[in-house]
Amino acid sequence: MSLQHSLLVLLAEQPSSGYELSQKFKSGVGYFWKASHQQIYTQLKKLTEDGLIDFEEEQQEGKPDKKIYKVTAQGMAGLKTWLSSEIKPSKTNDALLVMIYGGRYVGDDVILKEVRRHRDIHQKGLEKLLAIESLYFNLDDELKPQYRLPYLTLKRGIRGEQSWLEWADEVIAELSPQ
Amino acid sequence: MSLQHSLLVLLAEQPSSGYELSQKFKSGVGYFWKASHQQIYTQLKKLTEDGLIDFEEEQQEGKPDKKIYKVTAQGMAGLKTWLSSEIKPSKTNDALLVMIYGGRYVGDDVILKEVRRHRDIHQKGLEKLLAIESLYFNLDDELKPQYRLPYLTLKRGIRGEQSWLEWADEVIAELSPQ
DNA sequence: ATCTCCATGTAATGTGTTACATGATTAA
DNA sequence: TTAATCATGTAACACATTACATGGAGAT
Repeated sequence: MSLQHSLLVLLAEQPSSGYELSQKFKSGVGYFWKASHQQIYTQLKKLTEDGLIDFEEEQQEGKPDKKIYKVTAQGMAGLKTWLSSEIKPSKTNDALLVMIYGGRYVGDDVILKEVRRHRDIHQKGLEKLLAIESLYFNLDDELKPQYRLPYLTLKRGIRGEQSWLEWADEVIAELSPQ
Repeated sequence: MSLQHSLLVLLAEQPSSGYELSQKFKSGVGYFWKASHQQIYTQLKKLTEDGLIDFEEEQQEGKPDKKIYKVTAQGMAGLKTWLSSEIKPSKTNDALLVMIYGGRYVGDDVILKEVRRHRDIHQKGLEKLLAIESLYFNLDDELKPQYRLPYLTLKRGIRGEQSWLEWADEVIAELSPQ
């Protein structure tokens, strides 16, 4: 149930609407936690019912009203409890690896094509992360300490993608006809 | 729904019982696809209903009977179709990174402790994978081609864990008091 | 006695995905 | 006029987790 904790972390940083949160899940935390807007809205409802967050409505012209959610004292206490708890290592369910593992039932070319397609996606992912990293590097030295921890998570993403790409290149070399 | 495909791949390799499959998910494919025995039994039931697999009962002495499942012609066709299809890149939902990202609300020591705990788990994971790799290296050269594709998936696991550990060491260095 | 391994499953609950639904604004 | 962005949600379905349930064999 870490989607709730992800939401609490984001809202503790900055009160936001559901829509804004769903945008943040496409960047920032989104590099290690994915959530659709449907999930976000239902979890915001639950968190509100449980008193961990509350909201104020903000009128807007020409656009639907926003509900700006923020973490309550109770929510902050809950977040701190979670931050001090043991969490289960994440499990990886990677269908591409299942495909490669069972690749003997089709030609190498079929697997190769799909690995290449994924390679492109990961390459683009890496580029995005590196762009964010350079923003961090260009930050004033006074501001850097604030982003120290998020930067460590960004580094995980970068290293992860680099490692993935190195592996993919090996696979591509192995499966390519001579 | 790649659990079904994982099961088909494993059963295409070797007809097995639900219990045996659940053991395989603790090693082999288990390094990139996790499934509990409850999931496995329900999916085996569904796959049987859909005619993609069937089973024969094997009597055993002193132990409950085994249902040995095997892939049908229809199942094999379905597997090949899947192997030739585009699959969505896997999403990572990593609660430890959420924790680090939001770590400013607790002390560095709290986060450090949890990172160290995970480091140990990943270290052990890597050792297991390296042990399997050395089995592969010691294989007769005639047998190696058979394990070519599974070996590529093993390599992903090894590289992934190595990259994870390198990152964890950086995090530990960053969070450790001087 | 207690625990782990073998071997199978159901039931309840929790989480995630896909599809459906609405409606205004702005840019191509 | 088509698509994208802003903004919110519900409903149906698929998938995963936890708890419950049984029962013998063998080891400590």
